[in-house]
Amino acid sequence: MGSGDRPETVTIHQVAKAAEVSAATVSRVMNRRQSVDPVLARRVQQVAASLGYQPNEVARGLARGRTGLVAVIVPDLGNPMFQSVLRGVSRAAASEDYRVLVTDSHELPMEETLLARETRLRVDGLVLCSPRTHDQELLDIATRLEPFVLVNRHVIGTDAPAVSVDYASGVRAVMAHLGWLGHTRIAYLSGPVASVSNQERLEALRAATTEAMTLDVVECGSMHEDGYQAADRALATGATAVVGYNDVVALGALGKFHEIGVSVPGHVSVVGFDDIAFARYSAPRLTTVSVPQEELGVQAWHRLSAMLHERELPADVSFTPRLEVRGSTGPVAS
Amino acid sequence: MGSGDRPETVTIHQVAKAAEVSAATVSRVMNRRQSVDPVLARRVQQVAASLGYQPNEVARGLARGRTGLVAVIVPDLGNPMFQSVLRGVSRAAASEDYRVLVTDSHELPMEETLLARETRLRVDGLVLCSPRTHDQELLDIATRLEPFVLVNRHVIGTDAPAVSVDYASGVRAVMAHLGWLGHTRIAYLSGPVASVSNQERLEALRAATTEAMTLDVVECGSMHEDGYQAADRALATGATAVVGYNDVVALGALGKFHEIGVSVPGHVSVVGFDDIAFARYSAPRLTTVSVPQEELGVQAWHRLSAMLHERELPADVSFTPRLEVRGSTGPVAS
DNA sequence: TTGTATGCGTTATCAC
DNA sequence: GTGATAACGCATACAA
Repeated sequence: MGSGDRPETVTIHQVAKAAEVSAATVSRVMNRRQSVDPVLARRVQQVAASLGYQPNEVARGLARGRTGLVAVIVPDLGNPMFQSVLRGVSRAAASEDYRVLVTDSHELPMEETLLARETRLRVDGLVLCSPRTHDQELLDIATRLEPFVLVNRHVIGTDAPAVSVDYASGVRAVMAHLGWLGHTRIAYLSGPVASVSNQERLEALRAATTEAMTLDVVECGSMHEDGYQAADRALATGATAVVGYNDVVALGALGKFHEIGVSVPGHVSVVGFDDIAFARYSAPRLTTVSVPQEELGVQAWHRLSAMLHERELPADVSFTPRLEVRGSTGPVAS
Repeated sequence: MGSGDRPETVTIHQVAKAAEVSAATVSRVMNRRQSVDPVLARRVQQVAASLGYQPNEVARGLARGRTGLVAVIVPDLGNPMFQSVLRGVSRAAASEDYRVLVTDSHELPMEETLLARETRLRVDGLVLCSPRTHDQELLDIATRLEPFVLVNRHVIGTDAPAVSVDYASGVRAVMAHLGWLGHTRIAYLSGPVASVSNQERLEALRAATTEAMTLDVVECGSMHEDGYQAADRALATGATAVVGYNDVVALGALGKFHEIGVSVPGHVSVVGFDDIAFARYSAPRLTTVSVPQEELGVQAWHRLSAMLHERELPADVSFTPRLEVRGSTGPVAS
């Protein structure tokens, strides 16, 4: 029971006929319009329920000109950082009855643009999370993507709202911390070339490198494996402290160090970015620049929502991250 | 440039008028029907391009009766295991021009059903990943959810295809491994009560517990924090080996053990399930039951695709996991 | 090969 | 308050 034979698809008209009212009335009832006689409304609801009627969302979308869907586009869904942002958007959007479509661009800048455009046709708005697309290209397609909001990226020329993190500030905190611990030789595990955040961190790193210090940049990437592979090379630079592009690569490096018997932080200190959940449970626990990941998503939604409903747009926001000092950093070996 | 003024939304009719053909022809061209004069087709394409026309996917969905969208519903998007399944589905679906909507039920069985139904209205089919919903309830709404495929779950009474993992086999491998190492006191960090996989593992665990062994079940959950919290209690049972419901809780426990100075595997061995990427990079590296996560997603898609196109349905498949022995397990302390 | 007409399921604008 | 009716943008029989 419960299952059984059924009309393949029950439409608003079937309900209308069964309830002996017009389709318009059924529509009003389903949308909780107040302009319907309460008694009639109840009857319609019962009929609808008994028939198992559920409005076709696609048709609604067409008729109303909005789908109730937004999309979040991320470079790598496997990164807990982006998942948190996604969760933030999802939660916030859900509270306003919006659903979230997620699209993974797999760190491919070319595809990102295509995906964004294609996705935009199915949803009411976009959240572009750390987009890898060039400024110019983003500018070129901006109008076709609107409304959208940028996370971790600022593109001059568009009036798209942006929520971001002041990574430079985080970098300064890291360098101050490492300096205090006596480190003078730093290696940076560089992220994806197309990542603007990577550029940002790198530049801040360079700016914060004093004359008494050296900074070596090691090509890396954004995944575990990248950090694992780069760990050796980082060590070869003679660095006593390794700063990872993000927590994932930092943890990858941590894994390699453990494997080859390099003590952390005894022999080398390790720092990450983002403060993903896993960073708290590694051995040693990872010192990292903590960013309010979910809040980024929430704020992104607020702005997207404002655009969707033509409300006043909150100003761009930039979060100042906090250095979370844990076990993976220590004084330089004497 | 690139941006600038333009008709808010350009429809097929505008293209038709500009190209001096009928809307039907434009439609045919956009859908690459062969029955169009090549010369005409090119003209239409150029006009469409110059106007920046892009078909409204919502309208297409309504007209064709299919959206080109499928949804994956997971209990916890934060779990790398489900992300991998999701990725598998996404990749496979993309190759057939389907897009994937992802929905997180946040481990809430009640909401899962609602979400599934609501989501189903927007997509052509569903992948239910480790659904927490009761068998009966799932049966009740099965017809409203079809077509759908189950991952990590088998519901008798539905003819929904299922792709799953033989966790019992994995459990036996774990117990054999631990037995060989001399462990006789095992603690199991139990997962969400609604998780069928958890039941499966627990039962297999009990079945594999010989008279010479004891098995203590410690209430836990599915997140890092759960494992972290449960670690103490697991230790208090006197166990020399801790089996986590999944890798995430196992890593959480690992973190706690490290924090309180309990050596792994010296004092206690730890085992997980799934073999998420992080398991390879922890210290010590986590011994775990490795399941082909992405392949689960791929196989799920194959079945969903078959249903969508009314092709012959591949038989249900059950993967036999492989025990990945790494550093977190060792001989019992003598 | 191309155009015309109709339908997809709902919402919204009108009259009543 | 309620009911026809016209969009919404596109795809597709059917006709030409």
